[in-house]
Amino acid sequence: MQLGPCLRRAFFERPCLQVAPDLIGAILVRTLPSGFRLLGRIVDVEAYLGDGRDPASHSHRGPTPRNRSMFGPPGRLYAYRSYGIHTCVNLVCEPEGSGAAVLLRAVEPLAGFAEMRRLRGLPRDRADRLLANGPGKLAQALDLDLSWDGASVLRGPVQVRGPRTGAPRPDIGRSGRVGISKGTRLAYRFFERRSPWTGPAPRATTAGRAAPAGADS
DNA sequence: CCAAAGATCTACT
DNA sequence: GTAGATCTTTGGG
Repeated sequence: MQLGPCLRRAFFERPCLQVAPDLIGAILVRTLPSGFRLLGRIVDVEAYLGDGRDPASHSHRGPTPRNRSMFGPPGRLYAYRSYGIHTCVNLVCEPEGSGAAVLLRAVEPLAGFAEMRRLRGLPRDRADRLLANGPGKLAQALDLDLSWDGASVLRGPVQVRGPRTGAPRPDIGRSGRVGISKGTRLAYRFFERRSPWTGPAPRATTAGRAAPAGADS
């Protein structure tokens, strides 16, 4: 099995609600300074819109020092500090200036288990499924911190590649986003169904049907 | 200026 | 299930 091609700028330049589900099954490739590669298959993401109507989006009130890379060119990272402790990583979408991005919530580790475990500081007796089943854990497992804010994923030490060739199409579920208090009714979370590697179970998984977008909680 | 909330995670009861 | 860590951003006086 080989990895698909590195995703190009045109992929990220589309509406983030189209990009988000297309990222499920894609491969995150992190090449460490030593040349060692960490691979994770994306299984859980959330879209954050830039049109000013998404109250949970960091871009909701326009550009600030923290979120400026959200308004930059697509195909780059938006990394921010969460709760003063953790790093969370997004992929910037849509044309430059839009302020839209997709939060990476969980990956299924494919290679570099031992290194991810070391980066996470996990004891030996903790399950592999805890390696990257949350946005903060994912960033730590892939050795991504705030210094990666604005970095391109079109080439370089962090890349997003298409699904493995011959891989079956993932069964994608859609639900409300988690960990937020505003805009919880917007069904902007996309995840692989029945994957043991995703974050918390969705509040209201729709049976493959999207909840209406445009309404707020 | 001060207070509070926040796209989280871990440890402990 | 709840508390605490830790700090940036935001909103009110």
